[in-house]
Amino acid sequence: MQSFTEENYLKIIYHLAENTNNVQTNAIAEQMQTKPASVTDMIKKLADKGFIDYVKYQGVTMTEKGRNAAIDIVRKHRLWEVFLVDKLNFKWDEVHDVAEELEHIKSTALIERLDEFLGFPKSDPHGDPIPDKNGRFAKTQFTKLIELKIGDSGTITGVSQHSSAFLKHLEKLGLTLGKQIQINDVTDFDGSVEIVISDKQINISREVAKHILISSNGKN
Amino acid sequence: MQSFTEENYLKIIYHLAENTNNVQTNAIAEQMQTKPASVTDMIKKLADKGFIDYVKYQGVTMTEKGRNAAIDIVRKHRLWEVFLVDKLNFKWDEVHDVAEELEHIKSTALIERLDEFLGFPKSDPHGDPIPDKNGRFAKTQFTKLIELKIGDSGTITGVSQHSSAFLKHLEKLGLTLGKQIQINDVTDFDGSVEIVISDKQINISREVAKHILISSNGKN
DNA sequence: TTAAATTTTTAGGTAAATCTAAAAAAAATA
DNA sequence: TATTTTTTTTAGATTTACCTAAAAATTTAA
Repeated sequence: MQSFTEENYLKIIYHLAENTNNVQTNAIAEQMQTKPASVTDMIKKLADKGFIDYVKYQGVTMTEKGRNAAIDIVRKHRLWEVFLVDKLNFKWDEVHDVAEELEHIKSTALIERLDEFLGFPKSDPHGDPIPDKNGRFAKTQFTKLIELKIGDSGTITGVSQHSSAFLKHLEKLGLTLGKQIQINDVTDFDGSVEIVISDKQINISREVAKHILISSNGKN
Repeated sequence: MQSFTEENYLKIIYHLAENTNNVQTNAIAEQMQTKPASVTDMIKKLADKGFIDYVKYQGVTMTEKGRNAAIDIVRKHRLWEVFLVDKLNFKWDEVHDVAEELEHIKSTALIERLDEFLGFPKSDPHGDPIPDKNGRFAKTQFTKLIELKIGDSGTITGVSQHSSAFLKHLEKLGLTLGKQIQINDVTDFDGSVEIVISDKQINISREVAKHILISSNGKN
């Protein structure tokens, strides 16, 4: 890998490919905050270099080489997030932008020693798994809170939105990783969910519930 | 500040300005490993932005703004070096290149928290002073080992060469920061210096002696 | 103090990553 | 299936940081 830009494209394509087979030009453009025309240029280049397969008008898919490169960037990003939270006392809503920069530092030794320094963490401050140095990581089985039924309970183990606004909101509601929750009721009117957390009953909007990931430990 | 390149130019001009009044185009080109014509382009840009004063054919000098920007980069570089050595067990000869990348990460919060995490160190692994967050640092009074006279003694407190080859060589000779040395003899033939260190007598070349910095604690 | 050498700048060009506007292909819809 | 809409690509520019070659200014030396 070389440029920051190429790395950012790869990472974004990798994440988009988690949900769809063929990643579309427009989707990439939106994530990269750039124009589709620019994306076409770049995906041609990444295809030339063997990171993705590209068929005109059909979108792109990752090659093995591309996937490995992307996982390596994701690994760096998440390790740096752990560093920022565990060692420098950043809040979980403050780490994303800095990690976006740190993930591009090119030094295998640095990342391996950082991993060791942090005690080989398995997940980052948002619950996302950290690939090991061979790119392997557990495919975690999450359920979206919104998909749970009344009476279901579980543990908050991740979030699918990393914006500062969202994370600060969760923090205020006490919805942090590791907390136990139970579904009390689902409101027909607005789809909001009533949950029990730390012996209190609170109501969370459908929008919030969509982005909280639960590892279920008991179904109704 | 914006681009890595601009930051690198500023840092190099800052260091060159420590030894001369007017920093010359060719000197910058050599340090930046680029061509004088490219330097002319860049110094015009940096002058436009107010970081340096530039008079055609007369070289450049730093403005207050430029100096502050450069010191900020130097601070980051040296703090990261301390991190790498103190926390990640890098050797002092392994840190330079990685710190060259890390110094460009833009986050004031990051650097302040890193500084605190490291215990507000005053100098980096090569003995260079670390500016505080206001850009202030002690102007250390070093003497080059080569300038000492027979019988003089002192403590190794810095090096003026950061190449891995040089630092590894020092390490092998036991010439590390904090060590006490005394000048036993200076060889007329090749200018090499015989010193006593850790009760052993060793001979170091003139070239090596030039780049070792001593804080004298006893003159002859 | 003129000539030679060195340093620096200008002029014109390249590659990377972007853009806008317009054309082409694919998908959705009537 | 023909038409409209959406998606994607092409064509042609722009900006940043470079480059080479040649011209201009400065410095050194005869």
